[in-house]
Amino acid sequence: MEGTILKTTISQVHKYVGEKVTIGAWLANKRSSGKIAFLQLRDGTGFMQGVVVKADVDEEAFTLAKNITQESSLYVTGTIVEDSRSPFGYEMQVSSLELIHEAVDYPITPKEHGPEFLMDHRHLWLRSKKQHAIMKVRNEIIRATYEFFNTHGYTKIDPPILTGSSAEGSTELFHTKYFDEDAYLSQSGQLYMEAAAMAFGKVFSFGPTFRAEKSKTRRHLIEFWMIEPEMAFMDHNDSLEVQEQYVSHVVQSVLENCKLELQILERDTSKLESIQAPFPRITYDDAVKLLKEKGFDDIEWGEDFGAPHETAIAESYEKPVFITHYPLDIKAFYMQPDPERPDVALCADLIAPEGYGEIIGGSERINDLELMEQRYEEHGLTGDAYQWYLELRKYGSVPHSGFGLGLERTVAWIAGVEHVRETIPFPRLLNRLYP
RNA sequence: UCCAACGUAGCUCAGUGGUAGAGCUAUCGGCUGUUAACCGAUCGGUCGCAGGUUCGAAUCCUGCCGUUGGAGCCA
Repeated sequence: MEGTILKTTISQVHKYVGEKVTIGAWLANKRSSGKIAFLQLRDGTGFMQGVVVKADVDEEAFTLAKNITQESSLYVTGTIVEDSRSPFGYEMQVSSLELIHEAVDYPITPKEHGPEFLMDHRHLWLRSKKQHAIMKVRNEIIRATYEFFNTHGYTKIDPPILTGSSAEGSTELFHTKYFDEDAYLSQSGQLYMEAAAMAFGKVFSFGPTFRAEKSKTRRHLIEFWMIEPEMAFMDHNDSLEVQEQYVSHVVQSVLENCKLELQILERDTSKLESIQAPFPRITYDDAVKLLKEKGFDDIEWGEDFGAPHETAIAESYEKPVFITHYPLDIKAFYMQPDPERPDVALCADLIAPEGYGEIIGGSERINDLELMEQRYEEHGLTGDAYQWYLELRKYGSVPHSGFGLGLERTVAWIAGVEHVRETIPFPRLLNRLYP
């Protein structure tokens, strides 16, 4: 076939079997012998092997193929062939090579590395096959999130990131200056989303969240991304149904659209296939009993669960499990007390299976102005910074509920990754602000 | 902030009182189907820092710094 050679990407090569194409790529790795060289190519859309046979190319090209260094960039031209020996299914019989830029001493070699070294080279680590797969799963979760809420009548609303003061009072906030005033980075958009729900009915947000806690565990980031839906005219049980349908949709979308990525990540997909609504529910009361049966003697009614408790509860189920009706005293001021049990809140945490911990926290919100004012004071929240929030209960207050899903924990669970630092492109951790 | 483990070559590690080691990377050579390719050779060191014990310290002791995991907090 004569004429201009088509420039394409690895993700598209299945359309060009038997044809000669050019791909711009980086050299991920290379194996060579005297008369044949195997180039492991990546172009951002995927990974593919290029085969350079000495007898089929000119001497200069073969010398280049033998000497090219890891992560050098190049244009490779050749014929696409199907090959069952490749996990990808296709490879390129290379006819010519053009070096764009030679990489010298690429630090991340095809060998094991420690977490500190890899995190120091995060800007390069993102190129590796596993990290690439994780980011593709993250992207699919975000895509499926927009798809779910857009097809269920929700409007995306963006709450502010710079705020005047804390929403919940408990967690440590990042302080900054706002000209002459004090300001804080948002640790939750919830209060603003409640205002938005009163304007649009059903809303969701997706944005970054900041917690200045000195946490250093595999489940914590200083900066992370949350999805926060808020729904007018929905009670606690309505909200749980939204949550289990949403999470099921996300998991099934990843299974459908990220097959190769899950294979690269060696994820046991049988454990994901069963993630379909409805999810099991257990009350806080019963969870305490369950823990005592399991031999935990360090928990009493009224205390919050720690990570080991949550893991132990989750181990009793195949699917994510809702823990509902926590004691009012250990929950945020805006949560609606259960009318039948005023000492517990109409709230739930969703605990992911396989020890990944809490991925959702949600509740029905107080809609009565007097009760809200009372709870506001009981939590020692004074001043008029949130008068606007109380005003939502003054003008056509309605029952409403909402929840927040932590994106990185969800990615970690679905992708089967041990640590949340690998589920965000550039993690902000205790003692790590670079790269 | 607290608890625990660890800091030795560019990377991953072995060496627990007597001459500083291996694999990988890189470089050179060999090999026509490799899959973290393989085979041979070469290059590569302030044993985290400071002090102490000892004839002698990577190794034992003290302090500091750093890393990792966990607790608390939460998504």
